[in-house]
This record gives sequence, C-alpha cells and structure tokens, in this order.
Amino acid sequence: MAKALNGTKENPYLAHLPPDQRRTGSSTPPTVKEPLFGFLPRKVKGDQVRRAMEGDVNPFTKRPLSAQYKKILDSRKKLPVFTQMDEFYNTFSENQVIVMVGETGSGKTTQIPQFVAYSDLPHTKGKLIACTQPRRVAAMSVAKRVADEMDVQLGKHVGYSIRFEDMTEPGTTFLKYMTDGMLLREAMNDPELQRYSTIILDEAHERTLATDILMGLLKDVAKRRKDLKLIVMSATLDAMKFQKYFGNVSSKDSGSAPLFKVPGRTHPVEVFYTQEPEPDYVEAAIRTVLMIHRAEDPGDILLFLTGEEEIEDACRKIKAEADDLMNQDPEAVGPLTCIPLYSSLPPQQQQRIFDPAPPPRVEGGAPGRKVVVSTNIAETSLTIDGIVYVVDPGFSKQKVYNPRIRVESLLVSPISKASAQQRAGRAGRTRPGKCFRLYTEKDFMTELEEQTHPEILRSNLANTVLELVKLGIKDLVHFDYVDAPAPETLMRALELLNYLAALDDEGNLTALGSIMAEFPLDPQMSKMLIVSPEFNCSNEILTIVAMLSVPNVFIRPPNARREADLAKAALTVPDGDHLTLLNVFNSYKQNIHDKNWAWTNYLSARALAQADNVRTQLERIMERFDIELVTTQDQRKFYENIRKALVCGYFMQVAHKEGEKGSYLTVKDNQVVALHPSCGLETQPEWVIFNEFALTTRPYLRTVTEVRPEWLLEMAPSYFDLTTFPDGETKRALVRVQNKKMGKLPRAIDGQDQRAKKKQKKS
DNA sequence: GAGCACTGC
Repeated sequence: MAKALNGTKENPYLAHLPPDQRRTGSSTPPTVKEPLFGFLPRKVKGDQVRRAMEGDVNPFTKRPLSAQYKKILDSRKKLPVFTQMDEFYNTFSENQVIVMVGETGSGKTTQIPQFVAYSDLPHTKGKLIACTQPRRVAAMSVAKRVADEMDVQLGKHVGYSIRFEDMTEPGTTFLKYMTDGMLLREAMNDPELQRYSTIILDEAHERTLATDILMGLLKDVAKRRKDLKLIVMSATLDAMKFQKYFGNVSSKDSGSAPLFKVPGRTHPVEVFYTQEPEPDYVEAAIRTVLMIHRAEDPGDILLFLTGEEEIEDACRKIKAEADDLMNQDPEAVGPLTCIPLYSSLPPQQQQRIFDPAPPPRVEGGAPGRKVVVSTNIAETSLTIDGIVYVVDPGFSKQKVYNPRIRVESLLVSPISKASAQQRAGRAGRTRPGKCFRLYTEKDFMTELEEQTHPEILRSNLANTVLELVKLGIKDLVHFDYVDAPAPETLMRALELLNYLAALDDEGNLTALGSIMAEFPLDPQMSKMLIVSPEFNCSNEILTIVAMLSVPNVFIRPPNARREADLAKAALTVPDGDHLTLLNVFNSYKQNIHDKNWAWTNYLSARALAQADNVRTQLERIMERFDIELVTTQDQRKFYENIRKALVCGYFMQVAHKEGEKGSYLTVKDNQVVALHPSCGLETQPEWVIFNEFALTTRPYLRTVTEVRPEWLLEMAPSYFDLTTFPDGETKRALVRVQNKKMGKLPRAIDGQDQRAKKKQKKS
C-alpha cells in the first residue's frame, strides 16, 4: 500500500535526507513548506496537484517559483488537457496501461508527462519518466518547453536524450524526453527498463519501426513489472487498435485498455474535391495554386509534392505564371513568393518558410502571398503558421521493401486517409482554412487506405531482427507485433545475419553478433568494421562506414554540373567509390582549417561534419570492445586490404558483368542492373560489390567497388558454396576461379552447367 | 548519363 507524503517513516520523499532531518513519526504539520504534503504516489487527485502548482515553492526543487512560471501556468490552464486533469488522474491511478487520444493543440506532449510526475513522484524513488518522440528536434524542443514550464534548468530535473546528445543529469533528471530509437537502444542493455516508473510513447500513430518494437517489448515488460505504467498517445483513428493490443496486459482488463480522450484546439478546415480524377497531378497542383492566388482571400498556401526535383520544377513554373498574372492585372493580383521545402535543403534555406508573405506591389494594391511547396516534411516534422490553404494532390514518396529481391526503394504512392487528414489540418493552425484535394471524393472514400502502412511492413528488418535477438527475443515469428511483418522479410533478415555469422544455425546470437548489435549500423557495416583489423585497415573502414551513414556529400548544382563533376573527378579513386569516400573524408580533414574547402570542391560541409561526428561515436564503441584502429603500412596493399574487408560485410551484394554492354547481374538474385552514372570506376570490372540497389528510372547500383572473385570464395565460403550455387554464367565464372585456385587445369564445365548452357541456348 | 520521402540508433 502506498504511503502519503506526510512525514511517516516510509515517506519516500524524505528518503534522500539524513535520518536526523527526516520528520519521522510526527503528527504535527511540517514547519517547512512542503508542496507535496499528503501526496500518495499514484493516488494523487487533480485538486491536490492544482494546489501544488499554484504554490510559491517549486514542489520538485523547493526553490521559490518565478514570475515567468506563473505566467506560463496561466497559459497552460487554457489547454484542453489541463481542464481534464481530474479525469486523467482517475484513469491513470486505476490502470497500468492507458491509451490517450489528444488531437493537435491539446497540449498532451507537454502536460501529460508533468501530470505523471506529480503522481509517480519519480524523484523520490530514483526513477524516471520517459516520453518518446519519433524525431530529435521534437524531443529537444519539447524538453526545453517543459523545463520552462516546471521552472527548472533544462538538463537538470527535465532533460532529453538523443543520439550524440545526452542532456540529462543522472540522479537529478526525473522527466526525460527522448527519441524512440534511443529508448530501444537502452532496452538492449536493460531489458526490464528498471530506471523508468512510467513510459509514455508519444505519436504512436506514426508507427515508426522503433515505436512498434517498443510497443511489443513494453507490453511484455508490463506483464512482468506491475509497477511500470504505460501511456500510449496517438491520433484518433488508431486508438482502438492500440486499446485492443494492450487489452490483455493485466488479467483484470477486459480485452481493451482504457481510453483517455482530449479534444484538440484547431480551426475548421473546409475540404474540396475535384469532380474528375486529375491525369497530371503536378499540372493540376500548379493550376490550383494559381486559382487560389487569383480568387481567394489573403492567406498563405501549402502545396504537397513528392520530391526535390518535382518541387523545384513546380516552384519555377508557379513563379513564372504568377508573375504573368500580376503583370496582366496588377490591381487584382498581388505578388507571390514560392518557397521550396525538403529535408536535403540546408537549414538556412529551410528557414525561409517562416518569412512573411511579400507586401503589395503598390500601396493599397492586392496583397502578396506566400506559397510553400513541400515534401511530406511539412506533414509532421515542420509546422508553418499562417497557412490557410492546403493543396493536396494525394501522393508521397514512400519506402517499400521487396524481400524477394532484397531491395528497399522509394516509390511515389497514394497517401492514406489519415495522411490526407493531417495535411488538411495544416490549413487550420491559425484560422479557418480550406483544403483542395486533387482527387475525387469517391477515390478518397474507396481508394485510399485508412492508415499508411507501418514502417515495419515496408522495411528491410536485418537490423531490427539483430536488435530483437540481442533483446532475448528468440521466436521472432511469434513476437507480439502490433502488425506482424511478412514471414519472408524475417526469413531474409535471419538468412543475412546467419551468413554474416551474427546468428548461428539455430538462430542464437553469436559473440560476434552481440558486438554487432551494439553498433548503430546495418549489420553488413558493423561486420566489416569488426573484422577490419584483420586486414589492417580499421581506420579506413571506420571512415567509409561513417561516410556511408550520412547523406550524399557530393553537391551538383544544376547550373554548375560540369564544375561539380570535375571537382569530384579530382578526388575519385578509380578502384571504387568506397575508396573515393575515404579519400574525400581524408582530404576534408587535411583541409579542415580552410573554411571554403568543402564549398570550392562541391562538397556538403554539413554532411562531412556529420560523418566526422558519426566516426567519433563509432570509434568509442570500437574502444569499448577493444577493436583496434590500425592502418596498413604497406602502401601497395593499402586499397587491396580495404577492398577485402568490404567483401566481408557486403559479399551478398555482388554483381557480375554479363556481356559487353555494361550490364550486370546481381549474384544469386539475377537482377539486371547498370552502374549508376555517378559511379567513379574507370573501367567496368567483371566483379563489383555495391552499397545500394536503387530503383529509379531503371535499376542502378550506387557506390560500387571492384573486387576479385577469389576474395568472394575466400571470405564467404558458405555463401559462395558452389555445390549449392544456382546455375548460370556467374557460377561458371566462379568455378573457373576455383579451379585455377586449386591448381587445376581449366577444364570443361561440369554436367550441370552443360545442361544450364543448353537451356540458355534454347531461350 | 542520374537524383535524395522522412526519421532514427
């Protein structure tokens, strides 16, 4: 039974004080101001909390509360969640798991964790409350806001934890905002998550890979740890699914976790559909933007398109046509600025979306208008105030995974209803707005999926499977997924991990696999990094891995392609793109004091700095496992050793040249591919390993390095076991290599191959 | 002779 904070022996609030300072056994009210007097952990009522919040002393720090605190408190009281505090405490006190629905503007992300703090009193027990976010910026900015609201310094009682930045103070921080991926990492080393009293999964409806895995883990942990509470916060449409999923955590629950619902605070948005389907959505979008500009009241426009090129193109066209309109009728049509927005834009240029709309061209003339043309980034990650009109063609680029050929690629696909709703909502942030959907109402009702498929169904799961095995989940097929991935996707992941020797034939984690899981990398990369000291090139592989983990460093402006290509050629290593990446990074470090070096060489300084950061992080992990950092002293072997180490990780991503036209076949999967035009190889070697299979205008291999076939046989004998290898030209080439290696004379191909050859001739 | 939706460890 929980005891109240009233000065009895069990008073956990005083446990940190020396015994003589504890007011034990006394029935007289405390002489010191104690804002949390009488608080029973997890039995707290709304009126108690409100009284504590209204006091003069910070209940958590015992310091006097500032005037700023009072001011923020007044604005907090106006939030919809705040008015439902009593209901929240009733639900929270009585249930281990609750699902909460809080629409945009309800204040759930900032308020609920604070409410929980008053109930859990985590600071008295050395525990923490965690609130996960899918994005780093959100974790950081919300933590800052909540620290202000609680009148504490960010990083003390309230902090955040994201990759590369831990803004928490052990022993002091009791409320921690963090990325979902970060909590998943923590779970790998503390599967019971003992540090936490309550875990809040925010934005669960986004269904990121990490949130989905956390839901499965936490459901299980909650069954074992009855003291752990969970709050799953989501948008309306998904709530029921989560309620059912968490329904059987406690035996007394009747198959459905309770729902706590808080309305949002947004303005109405009127939605319009087209009468007929639009054959060309970009053209229709441009037309609609111009129609709004001509005919609608002042207010900024947000247009959703799918990618960089499409956006830049549309911006040019909108600008040109809007200028025409204004010149034809300067009285009626105001000036228009068109601002592109996508993630690979430098942050400074992304800031332009917050610029005000242009003023009228002449005094008293038609007002100006701002049009933001954006990818999905404006759907969740970035909020632009002042948007009144949204134009939604109904498409976005989405990741899809094909386990059959093991290829992850981006495809332009129709969005979901939930996504369309989210987009429309962007028009109602500051005042009532309008949303123009460039598809018919019927298509909306019948063609669009309710929800975007969760990421777990659209991804290669090699990494996730390794993490799960490290977490002690043996039976991956029967893991309690919210949505189970395709069995074939799991099979592919297990197969890859087995070939990499991260898992043994029974699916158990090997010592190597255990170390691999510690690296925030794809298993192929952690494998080659771990084995690289054997080839005397761990310094170099570390750099290559870091470079492969950040966005493309090569910049190619449309108006300076030739110059950019020349700059790149000067840094190119002809044996392979991986080696070029190494060379670029080393040159960057050598010229680190020349601030213009990256710019003059058409390289992204931001991506290079990021690579440096990643490299440092990985280096620390290597140190922890005593993986040496070494460099080959024999210059003649320098590149060869690196290429051998690359094979140790990427032997399943090999292509063999077939014919003379530069066409390649991927080994075993037999996909016809070409080297990407950005590839820097000076010849077309017979054997290459590749980092990426890209499905764009046609299938391409990106980031390619030449390898020798005898290395394949040597480094990955089980994968290249010729007795089980599928017949074909690739196998015949490998047989020739093997025969030569074994000192045999070149001889006629064996019977099996004869048959294959005959078959090939026929077709 | 192309392009990189977005996020995360």
